[in-house]
Amino acid sequence: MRLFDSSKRRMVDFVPLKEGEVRIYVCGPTVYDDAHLGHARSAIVFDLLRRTLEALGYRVIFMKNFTDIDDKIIKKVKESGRSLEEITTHYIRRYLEDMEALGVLRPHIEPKATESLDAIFHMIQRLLEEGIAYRTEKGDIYFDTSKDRAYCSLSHRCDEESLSRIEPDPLKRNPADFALWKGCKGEGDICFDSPFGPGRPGWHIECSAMIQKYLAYKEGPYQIDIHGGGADLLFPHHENEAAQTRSACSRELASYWLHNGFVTISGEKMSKSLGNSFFVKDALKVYDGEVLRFYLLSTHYRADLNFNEEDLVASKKRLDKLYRLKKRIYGVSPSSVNPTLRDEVLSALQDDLNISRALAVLDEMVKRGNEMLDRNPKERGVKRELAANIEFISQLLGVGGRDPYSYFQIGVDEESRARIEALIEERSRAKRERNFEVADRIREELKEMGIAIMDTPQGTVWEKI
RNA sequence: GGCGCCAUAGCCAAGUGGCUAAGGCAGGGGCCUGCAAAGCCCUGAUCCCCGGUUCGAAUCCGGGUGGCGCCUCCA
Repeated sequence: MRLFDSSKRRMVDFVPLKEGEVRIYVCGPTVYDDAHLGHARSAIVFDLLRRTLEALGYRVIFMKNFTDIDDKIIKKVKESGRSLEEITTHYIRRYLEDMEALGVLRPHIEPKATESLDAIFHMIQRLLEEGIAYRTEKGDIYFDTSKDRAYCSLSHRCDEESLSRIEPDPLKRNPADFALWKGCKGEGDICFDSPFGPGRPGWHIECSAMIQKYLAYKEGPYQIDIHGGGADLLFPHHENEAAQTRSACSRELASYWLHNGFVTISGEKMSKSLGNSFFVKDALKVYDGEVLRFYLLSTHYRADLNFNEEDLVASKKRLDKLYRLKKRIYGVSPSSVNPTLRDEVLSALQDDLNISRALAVLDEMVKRGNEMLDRNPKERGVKRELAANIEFISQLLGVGGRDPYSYFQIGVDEESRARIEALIEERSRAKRERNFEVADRIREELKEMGIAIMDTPQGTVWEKI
């Protein structure tokens, strides 16, 4: 497997720290609001990475955190009058629902920052002992970036010109220094007891501490294999994570750093501060989760994806074709996946998750499958292999695993269904009587209801348009 | 200002030194069909511009132009 490593800024061969096993950490959401499409994309691309590694035979341990203590959450607590726990529990549940709708496999480990305070204390303590962290008069504890020789080796973005943009803070020794612990601001602040007095952790420390606690190998130059997250986290978040672990544990956090591109709207990054966020829950009202997943998956993970409905529809049509093929082989039991298909898809994904190449192989399989079935519709061996191919694909990409008939009838209620089927029956009768005028009128009527029908040797089937 | 990324057909998008530049959507033509739909076949590219390196460049180098990101919370 080849991956683009952000730290080295080039493509590298992936070699796991322990043979046959891969440990991955991905930065999860701060749970103060619903997930938007950017969160969805990040989750989906790293889910693809996980599935690919699993398909290659690795035992994967996948971890994703919930940041459940943070300025924005506290702000929400104050505004809403609800408790911190109420809010974070709510948004964690919402996140998990969204992820499930998008076919994202549940991580093996899902720690929360507030449940990892012991590990956080421990790491801060170490940094204080080593003289790398310092306290300020306000009760905050900062990380002294000048004490870490390798600081900036990940993001390569800490030249003076850049750092001069950071708002100066007289309490900090260096501009890039960041808070490990924020002392309690008094009345109204949400604070935890700690060996350093009441307060709460800084944003970056939780990841380093939780990785060490839950996921890290105990020995070796690196703690875990892969650390992933959105490209906006590279600096300062990941740089700081790396610095903390390096300084507290005397080794590197991850041997590979991966970053996904943004979801943009009209070419601009989707973000809550820009107010152009598109929430997953809202998208799911209009588009099926699987279609959304397929769309977000179909652009290479490092490139930006400019969200628009036209491309999403094109993506849906591409997925439709897979499901139509699946209809044609309905009910047959799968034999074994075509080895060439398997190799080609996996070798594409092994090339830094080249999804475009993988999907081109998939399209080719669909086309050739249809062609073979056109020529010989009864060929059982072909059908069984196609069934196996589709099963393989659906495992790997997380799309195409559904019942093909229900896929085309998503969102149609029982009442409409009965009406549609009655109309189709009426039309079939008309057709038998060669009353094509009536038959065509019924087709039109169905079309107006948003239903397309198609006559097949097995009878008339319908799809929601 | 610093550090980066990107620019391939109407749209999305692979390809990063060498046969006719993948694939999908849309469009056009055909086969099939009572008519359709679906499916299949055929059909589309001065690879942003200008220089350079090379026998040969979308692909490498230099310079432009345009777009975007990080440096502040961010997936």
